[in-house]
Amino acid sequence: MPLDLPKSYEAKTIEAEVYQRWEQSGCFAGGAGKVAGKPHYSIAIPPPNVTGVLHMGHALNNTLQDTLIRWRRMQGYDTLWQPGTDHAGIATESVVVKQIQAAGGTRDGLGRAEFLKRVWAWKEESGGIIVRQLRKLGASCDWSRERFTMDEGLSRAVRTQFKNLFDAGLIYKGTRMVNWCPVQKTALSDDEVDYIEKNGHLWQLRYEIEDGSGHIVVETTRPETFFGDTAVAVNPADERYKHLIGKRVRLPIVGRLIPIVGDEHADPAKGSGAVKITPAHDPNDYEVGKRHSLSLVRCIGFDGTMTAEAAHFAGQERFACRKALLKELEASGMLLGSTEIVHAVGHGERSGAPIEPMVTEQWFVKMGPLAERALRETREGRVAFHPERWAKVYGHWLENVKDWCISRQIWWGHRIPAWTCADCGTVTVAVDAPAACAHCGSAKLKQDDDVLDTWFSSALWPFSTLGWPDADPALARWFPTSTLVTDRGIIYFWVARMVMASLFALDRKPFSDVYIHGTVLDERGDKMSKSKGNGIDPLVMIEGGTQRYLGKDYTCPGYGADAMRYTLLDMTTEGQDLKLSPSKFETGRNFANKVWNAGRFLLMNLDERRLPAPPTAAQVAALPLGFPERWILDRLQGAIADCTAALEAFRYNDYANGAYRFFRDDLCDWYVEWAKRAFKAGGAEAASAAQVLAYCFDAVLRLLHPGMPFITEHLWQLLQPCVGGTPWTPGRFLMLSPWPEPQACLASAGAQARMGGLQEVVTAVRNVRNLVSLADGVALEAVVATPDAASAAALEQDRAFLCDRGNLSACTMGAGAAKPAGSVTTVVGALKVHIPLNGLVDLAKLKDQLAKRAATLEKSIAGKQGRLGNADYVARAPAAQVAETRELMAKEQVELGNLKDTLAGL
RNA sequence: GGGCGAUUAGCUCAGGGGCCAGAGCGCCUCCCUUACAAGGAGGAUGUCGCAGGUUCGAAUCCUGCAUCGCCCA
Repeated sequence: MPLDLPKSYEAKTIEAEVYQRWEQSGCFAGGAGKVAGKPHYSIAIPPPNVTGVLHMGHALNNTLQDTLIRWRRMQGYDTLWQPGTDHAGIATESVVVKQIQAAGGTRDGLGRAEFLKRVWAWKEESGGIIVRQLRKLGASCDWSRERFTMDEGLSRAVRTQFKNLFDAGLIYKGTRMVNWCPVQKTALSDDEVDYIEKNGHLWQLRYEIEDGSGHIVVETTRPETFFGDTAVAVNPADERYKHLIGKRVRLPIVGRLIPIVGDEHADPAKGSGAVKITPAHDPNDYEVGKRHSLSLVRCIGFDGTMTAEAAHFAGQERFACRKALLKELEASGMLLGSTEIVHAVGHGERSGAPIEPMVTEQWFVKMGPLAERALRETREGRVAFHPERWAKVYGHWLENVKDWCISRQIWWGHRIPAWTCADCGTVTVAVDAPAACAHCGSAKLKQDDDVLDTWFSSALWPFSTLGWPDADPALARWFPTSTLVTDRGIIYFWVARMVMASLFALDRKPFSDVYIHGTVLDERGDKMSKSKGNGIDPLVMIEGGTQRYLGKDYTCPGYGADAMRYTLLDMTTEGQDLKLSPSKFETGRNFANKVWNAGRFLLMNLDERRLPAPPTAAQVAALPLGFPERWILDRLQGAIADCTAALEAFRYNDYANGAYRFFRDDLCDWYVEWAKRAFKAGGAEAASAAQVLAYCFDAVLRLLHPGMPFITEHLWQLLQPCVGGTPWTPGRFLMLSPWPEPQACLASAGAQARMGGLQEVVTAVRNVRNLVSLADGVALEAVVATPDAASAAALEQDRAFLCDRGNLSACTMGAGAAKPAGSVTTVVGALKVHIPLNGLVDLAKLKDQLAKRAATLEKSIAGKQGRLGNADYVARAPAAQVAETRELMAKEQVELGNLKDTLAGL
């Protein structure tokens, strides 16, 4: 019942129904709407954490993906948008640990099996909220294929990749210095550590030389580690200390003797030039220690408290120990002083706790050979980044990457598929639990306690979700995926590792294009985050509600998903960050409402003039069309070309703007207004306008659909009865309808210039009407003086259009037509437009405008004259350029002449 | 310390050698005209961060500087 459409767009009542119809009709299924012979186009969703809730970053990321996949689906590609979630090892484990603690229990108290049961129970109950929230956005994922990184299939993929890497010598177990998080009590990879600038001190400690010949001063930011010192290093070239190499110093408090060694690591220019060496707690010292065969003394334990090595400080928390220790050293004269410094301190990115470098036994991936192949993928153009510059960031990381620590000392995750034999002590790596040791046949096997870094499984996502390692038909059909859409923050964590994993597992890249979008910022330019309270909740924008934003409560009535999506697309420019505020979403709300109301008008009129079938391009072209019809159809061809080119180039704002400009500026403001006249007149003209509008409306709904899926689908369904169909016919969806292509038969050469000229005259008339404070409804008369008879005759053709759009009761035109008495004159290029106003007039404003225009033109003409008077310009600039300048200048001179005449006559 | 990005209208941003530098929001004037006041019509608004350079020609390319932001060490 189109005639009953509400006056304002009410997204809430429409979106849920539309989504349900799509889902029930299988519109999201891989390959829906595909055209035989078209290639595949697939996207693997960046799997959100199963613990997560939708934030604006997700909204942006998924809007961009949905726009691409909907567009390609309409183009007939064999599409798949593969959804799913990530088990987020550390984050999920800590959520459940906290719950257990709140209930008075502990993780270890429960034991591994029971703990994992609890995590699964939590996941089933409250995990994956985000996947339901994505539907509210309109995400057209194939939900029947939803995957979770801990699914059996994906877990087998993880074990298979592990075993294959192990067999290839690319995974090894070793004792190394790693980043240890004392809060989460696990090792972290280098990428999970954030270095934060902190104010600190460089403390000067005095170590007595064993033979009583004096002392040496060492400087350190971490005095509490001295309990673990096993040497003092000086630069072998440092004249001050050369003679001390080989002697020993006595550590304060503990009294242990340690050697002075010569090592390049000691920088003579830095501080005293002597450094204490703590191989168990500093990565550089660890290297020094290896060079000099120093022993490892662990003075800080895995929980961040001091060990028995720390004498009477044992059991103290490391930073508490520092404080107490400094006092004691000062009292004993061992602390000479300190200088204030700013230094970068590593913190666990999730826990926020200062990292403790620790030497532990861990599993590593040998990155060198994998990284080299991944680098070739971008260098040789098989994987392209958009914007391109991110390829450099990716390359730089791969060139410098160190071996990847993949073992984590937590329970939630993929348990490392390695079993140690109690009898022969060797390790058996296998995809499935082995019954016997591969080396001695013993059945006394114990699986490694550690689990794998979550990113190890994420790295397999583009193919593990498609069934790898099995020969799944989905893998053959949709792999490699086409486009990966993500944030720059995980180029290392995820993008690079996917490329490495995919090349190793399948010998093929995981995707062809990587689109890196901007980061969502608040209106002050700060990154949105939960802790800062500056996040804008996408669901509040969509469905309405009240939220806290920048310290104030903000209420949104709910603009709908299309409005939010449109705003995000409009603001997405070449990877620039998006500075958002709640009011920004009004842009989309306003446009969605405009689309709605234009639809309402068109549906009312088309309903009265029903067509037996949707008009084809050829049918429309064959109609007896007037100039405005030819023009709007020509503009449509341009909009189709622009939108398509924009999407091909990942230029989302150009896509959004292209569709917007055609819809609002061309269709609504000019053609629909003109067509009202035809509808009033009825007859053949109305019938023709109805067909043109039905055609344009259908096409523009298609153009808008990838960005604004709900409203366009809903209106398109309502349009169907007007073109010989019924709404919601099974299998008939805008979503699965073809993306428009420019039609040569609807192009109209010169249409733009002709209409442009008319629009200028109409605007000039409206301007005069406005200047004299007449309402738009007051009809005027106009006499247009043209430079010659030919242009008068040309203009004559468009008299009806000028009169209608300019609200002119009469309009005459002639070469040099005389100015009627009592009229004012305005200038439109080569034309003078005389408008009789019989004294109503205060012309000061018009005079100002014309004078200003004249001044602008004079400046512009002077510039061109200067250029044309320059022999170098005429000789060296392209001939077409010079000719164009001459032409433009001539035009400007004609207009300026008109303006001068007119001003003189006022 | 190194790398990258940004700096254009009051605000948010397009424009990446050649028309008189654009859009949305905001602002001013008029209009509740039978699609839409979440709207329509009209209008005003710019040292294109600064300084050099290349070029017939620079907001646009190069160099340096400043400020802000992100990443790496």
